[in-house]
Amino acid sequence: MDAFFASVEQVRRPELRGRPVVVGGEVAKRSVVSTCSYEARARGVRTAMPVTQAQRLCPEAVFLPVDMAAYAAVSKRLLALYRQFTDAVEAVSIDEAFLNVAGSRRLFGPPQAIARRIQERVYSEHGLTCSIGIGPNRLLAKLAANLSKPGGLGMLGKVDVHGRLRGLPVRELWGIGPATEKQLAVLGLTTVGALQDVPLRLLAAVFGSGAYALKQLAFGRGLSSVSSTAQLPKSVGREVTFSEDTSDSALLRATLLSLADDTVAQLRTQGLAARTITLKVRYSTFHTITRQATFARAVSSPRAIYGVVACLFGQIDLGARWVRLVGISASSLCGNACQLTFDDQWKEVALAEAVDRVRAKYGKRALRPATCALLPVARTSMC
DNA sequence: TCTGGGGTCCTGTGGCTC
DNA sequence: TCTGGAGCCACAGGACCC
Repeated sequence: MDAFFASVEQVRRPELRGRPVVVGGEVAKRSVVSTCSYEARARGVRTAMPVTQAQRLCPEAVFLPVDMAAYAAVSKRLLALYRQFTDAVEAVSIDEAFLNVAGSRRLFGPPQAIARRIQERVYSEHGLTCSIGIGPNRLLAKLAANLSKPGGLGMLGKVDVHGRLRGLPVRELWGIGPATEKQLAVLGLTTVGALQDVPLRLLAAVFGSGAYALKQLAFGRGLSSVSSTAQLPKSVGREVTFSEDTSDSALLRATLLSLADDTVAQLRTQGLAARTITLKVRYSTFHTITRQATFARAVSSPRAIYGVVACLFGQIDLGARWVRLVGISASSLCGNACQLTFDDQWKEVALAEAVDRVRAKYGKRALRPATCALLPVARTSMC
């Protein structure tokens, strides 16, 4: 999808069409741009840019908060639309999907015809535009889609690997980010063609075992199969950046309790339990540390998870450092069925289930741990 | 000057067991 | 009894994606 969040907002509020729209966190807080409309991009606003900077660049833009529930609902309807063309649909993110249309040609025609029909229906039924890339594997299809944004239809075949691909910046390849781009630049490798030509042993001297994977990327190989089976999440977590750095231990612990509560709520909503809990702390210097602990068995109770978080936090010597962000992540997940319940835990399980029922009826914030009263009003308004 | 939040995946290291 | 290697796992950090 093109500028997905911003486009959904423009469909919901037609008065925003043709205007610069920036979707992101609150302007007053330390937040960044999630997505912006192409009108805002023309003014220099970009994804991941601090909202304050976006405001300076484009003060007349309409700044909106992220409404993930609304975007997820549209995303779900779009996936249903794609499945009318093929069963092999792999959702990669909220606004991207891979479709294997090899088995759909007899019914719908060649891939180009299928792509055009999907674009027409996405626009006529949802008022949104999308860019579609066609390729022999996911890597080339993704690249073709990126090159044809917005609203285009692109194709990249194996023959293009030795043609069009060579002139592209390495950063266009899926998997090469700022860090790898910088390392490649030191070697003088700024284009895909240069990466194709460089001897593997030279690349290996810098990237070690990752050199081969880089070569594969440069030749458009990999990411071939489209998996349409839904996967269990690998991790679930919550993190928050404070509006001002803090060294207040009570505030930090109350925030961690709130995050643990949110994490547990999500685990329980999805019927999951976790064995591994990771605590993340980012200092005011942006230096980030993680500490993790693994249970002998999977758990999903707030007390168990906050207990280990508090223990991990207690092991960190903050010294004179100030904290910018704290986060919690639960991983090594399995279904709730794998969670053993001992006799002495039945009360806690019953309590958690009762809390689930209250929240299902009155909203996620209807019940909160009492210690969350230490948090600023915005986080505790429904305590 | 300012740098979010939700994730996945990979790598290096060290401990443990066989 | 000691030692070294292989394999596995946990942990910490980093890169990358949207």
